[in-house]
Amino acid sequence: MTNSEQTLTLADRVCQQIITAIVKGEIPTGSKISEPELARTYGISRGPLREAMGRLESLRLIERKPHIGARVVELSVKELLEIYRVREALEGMACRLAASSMPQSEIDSLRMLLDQHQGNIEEQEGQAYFQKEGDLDFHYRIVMASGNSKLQELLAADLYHLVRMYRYQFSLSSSRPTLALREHHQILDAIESRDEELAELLMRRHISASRRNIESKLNEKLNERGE
Amino acid sequence: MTNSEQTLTLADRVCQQIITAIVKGEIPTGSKISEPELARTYGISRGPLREAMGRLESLRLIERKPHIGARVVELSVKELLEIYRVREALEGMACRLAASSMPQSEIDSLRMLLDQHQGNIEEQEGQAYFQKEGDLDFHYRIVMASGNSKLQELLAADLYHLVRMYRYQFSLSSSRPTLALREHHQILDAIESRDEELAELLMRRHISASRRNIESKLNEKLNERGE
DNA sequence: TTAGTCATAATTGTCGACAATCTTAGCCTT
DNA sequence: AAGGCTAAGATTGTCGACAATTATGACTAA
Repeated sequence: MTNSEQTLTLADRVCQQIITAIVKGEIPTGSKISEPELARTYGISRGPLREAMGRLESLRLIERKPHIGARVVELSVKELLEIYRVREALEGMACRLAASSMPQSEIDSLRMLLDQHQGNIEEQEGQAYFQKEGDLDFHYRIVMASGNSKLQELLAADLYHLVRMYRYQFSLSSSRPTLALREHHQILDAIESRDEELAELLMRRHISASRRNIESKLNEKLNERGE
Repeated sequence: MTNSEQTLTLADRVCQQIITAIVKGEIPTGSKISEPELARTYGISRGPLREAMGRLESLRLIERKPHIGARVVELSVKELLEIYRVREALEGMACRLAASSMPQSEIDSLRMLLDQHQGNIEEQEGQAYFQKEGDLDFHYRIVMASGNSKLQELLAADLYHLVRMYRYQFSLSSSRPTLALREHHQILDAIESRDEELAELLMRRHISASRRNIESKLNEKLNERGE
């Protein structure tokens, strides 16, 4: 059995590359995607490229219409707020489950991560770092600790890329990193004390606060944009 | 502009056919899928078939490994319970949003659907009918009434087929149709009175009760199965 | 007999070409 | 001049064949 699990296919690699390009905006939102052109760009044929595009479609990064073509999705405040509603529901549940089953060793490890975030914030320049990757790291770890593979798929595999895309292109960085970090500690406290009810409540409040923060910050400066 | 929106592609049609075959168990769980064979079966070439299989993978109906092949997913009580946790979270949120924005006309229409279900239950043979499609109908309408397109995608497009698959193959029919219908009415009452908090709470209790019901009914008779 | 190796066969991944559909530009009609 | 029709061009959907990888089974050696 020489299944080294390392045999990546062409479509796999190119799919990751295109995801990165779309998330970072190198392929602009709303732009049409030409299959022959993209295939040339990445040096592959249209076969694996179309397979990669199929995955991008299921990730909601592009939209395809039969016989017409594919376009990169347009971002809108409306959709971003919808995503936060979904996160509130799913990550709230993930947090509840984590409170019931997260091993103490994982809790300790996550506490160390938060302390590290604290250091980054005090170094001031960490403000950008915090929300760009650190915040997602915390939420990611909670989702993984839920032990529910469906939650993990929906959040970490499906929604994750869209969330990153909004962070990049809307330049979302928490205007309240210190407060957010304190909330992270409170959430972890609730998990450590195995209080499922409180853990879910605090996570939902935390995400809901982010949503309202985004809403008030972006609505006026972007409401003339798409929808 | 002659875009009649009717131009279905081969992959689209075949994908739907395969979904039905898998959901109903005509292609048994765990069985290996041969691309040339399936292509012959549906009279198409491997190109569109592979595109269809890509979508089946994103729906979690099959699992593919590079250079090895695709298998229909195995069903397990564990995964079914995980799905119900996700439904509790997402449909709870959908119900909250529906309470805030569902138009009265839709509420009235949904009330009529419940009355119709009542009739089906009283005809006794409706017991199977109720849980097979009727119950899903109610939940589907709530999700649609949430007005949140992400919730609609995740629940109605992604999870829907898996839920149907479990219903078919585990012969899931509510052992408590009358009670479930009463709960549906209570949920709709909460929506009609615009009580978001209560609407979410009742929906979560409703789904949680179903989950525990399934857990106690299936755990003993299937726990020697896959995990 | 059993474990290991090698060659063969089958399956999946990839490619290039053809067919069907959509887009466009130009022409004609009114 | 404006609108619609027509034909050319481009793009997407589909197909069959080839290449790469994996699974199968026979053969050898201990």
